[in-house]
Amino acid sequence: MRSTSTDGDAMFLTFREHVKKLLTEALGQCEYPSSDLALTVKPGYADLTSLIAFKLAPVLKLAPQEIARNVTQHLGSDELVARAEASGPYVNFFVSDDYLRRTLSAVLEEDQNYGRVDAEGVVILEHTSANPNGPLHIGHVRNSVIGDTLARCLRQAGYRVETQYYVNNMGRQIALVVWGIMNFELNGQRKSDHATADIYVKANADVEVHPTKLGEIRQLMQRFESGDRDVACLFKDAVEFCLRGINQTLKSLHVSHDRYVWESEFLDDIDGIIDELKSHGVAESDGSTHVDLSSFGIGKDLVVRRSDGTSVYATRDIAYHVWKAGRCNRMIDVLGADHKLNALQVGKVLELLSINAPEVVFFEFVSLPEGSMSTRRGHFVSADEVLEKVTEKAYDEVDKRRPTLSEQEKRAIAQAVGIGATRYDLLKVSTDKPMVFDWTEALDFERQGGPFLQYAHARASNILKKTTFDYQYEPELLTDEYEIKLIKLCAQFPAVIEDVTVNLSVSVLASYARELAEAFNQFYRFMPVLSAEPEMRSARLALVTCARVVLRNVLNCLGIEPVDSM
RNA sequence: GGGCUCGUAGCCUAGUCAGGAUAGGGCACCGGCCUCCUAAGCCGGCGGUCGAGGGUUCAAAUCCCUCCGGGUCCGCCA
Repeated sequence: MRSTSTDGDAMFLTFREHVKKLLTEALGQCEYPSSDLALTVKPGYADLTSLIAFKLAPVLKLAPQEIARNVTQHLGSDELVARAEASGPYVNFFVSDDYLRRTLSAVLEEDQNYGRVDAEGVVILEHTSANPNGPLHIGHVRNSVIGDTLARCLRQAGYRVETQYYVNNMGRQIALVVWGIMNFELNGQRKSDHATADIYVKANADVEVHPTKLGEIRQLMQRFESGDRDVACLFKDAVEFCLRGINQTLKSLHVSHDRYVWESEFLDDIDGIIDELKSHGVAESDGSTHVDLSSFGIGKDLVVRRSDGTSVYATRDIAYHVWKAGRCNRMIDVLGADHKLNALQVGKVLELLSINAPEVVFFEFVSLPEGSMSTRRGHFVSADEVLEKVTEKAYDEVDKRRPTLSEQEKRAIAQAVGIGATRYDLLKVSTDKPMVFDWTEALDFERQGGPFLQYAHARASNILKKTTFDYQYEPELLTDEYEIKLIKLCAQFPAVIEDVTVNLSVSVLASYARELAEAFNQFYRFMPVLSAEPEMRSARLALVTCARVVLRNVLNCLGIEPVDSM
């Protein structure tokens, strides 16, 4: 069954375009001025609503109700827009049967590509970028999961995405690790990132008691920047050692980076950038070199080179962004909210260099009930620890519900469910909300969390594996409210993906996933599939197939494994 | 002290950028549903001065101002 659509397969977006066209035509016939169409979605009333009567009322000096009535009388319909009706001041639009039919065929045809919108070009998305001085903690994971999910959505939309991990390999923190490795014994039994943290905590404590040792740290940093090969090797080894462990954790979270970019690679670019800033007349020298950003409302000058001639983090970060900007159409960073000022400064300097500032997604901190986390003091809940406990809990749940499954199957499901629950918990909350990590909450699989979504997918899979669907079906048989609701939600998916990629907000995807799973569970409860009459059975099998495709695509975008059984 | 940000039922949270029809969910609590495709599910109930006070508007959780409370930033650190 091939789609005959010429408008693309994002049915809801196409429907919206049709509404715009019809509404604009109606305005012309009424001889009303063109205006903001003010389209909005308000489920329960209509598939799309225009508030245009409110907008025109003051201009026309007419009651909104009257305007809505007049507009509606002149509104035509087409193959996707079945009808429009005025409800008081609101102009409500309703989708046609053809809309539903085409949604089904679009999903079936597009399959894993369903959700694609016309997004083109290359996106470089930087996320995680944690200092390699210890394991990722639950706060870093919030960054990773947001970044990874955005990357997945951008890819689904049609972008070519390169994810990057910016490795801070030349700071004081890494120098402390290197110094620590030289002075303390590394525990070879521990996972490498945890062993690194042990050393880092010890080094910090030691330096605090013996401040004179700070000179050794400073010396290490200077030798590294001045190009000392032996020291560079020590730094490189220490960073790679820790990164191995971090990478392992990311992998188990279904997070991957296409490229690790080392901070030290940009040392050579710094002179050129500072020269260019001078030629713009904004860099002044009085020992150090600094940029006046007061015209951007930033009171303090940004130092771009120390008076001793060494580079600073900010300048290396600027160089990194200059490099990235030349290689992509969209440059996106996922950063903790504590980086807001830094990011603003980097962005403004880039603008001075005639380069667009990156789009930055900020997220607020994850803290512990007893306060904020600190790698330095060893106060943190590591991602590994969370995953281990959550997976263990998930195993208990599987074991309880599906005692007959093989050990291997139980383990696999527990792994998928544990990670899904963790990722979803971090994604569902708006990024500008601080979170408090709580073990009880993390281990309590909420009713409409990750497992809820996976369960809906598993149920769909379960129906489909009991039969074969031959793609012959009569879509007009699907008229029940639960069926219609499910189809309409399937139709929304590309619009949701577009929303995510435009606004860079992952929580809307999380909400959508929850609604879709809920709609499927309702359908599952009230609409028998396998036991239905042959024609109805085929039609519902088509819908189950569609729902499963969309559920699977949503779960993939969320980085949650769509399991077939749980 | 200044900047940024958050404050929605006992607890957690969507919606706020682009103001509009009964403020969506979840946890907890109460009551139903497994001779029926996996009950990690479905249905119903209880619970809201959208931090407080002003303002703008035909219309404010949403915009503006003040205040209160939490977070965070304000290094020639990274």
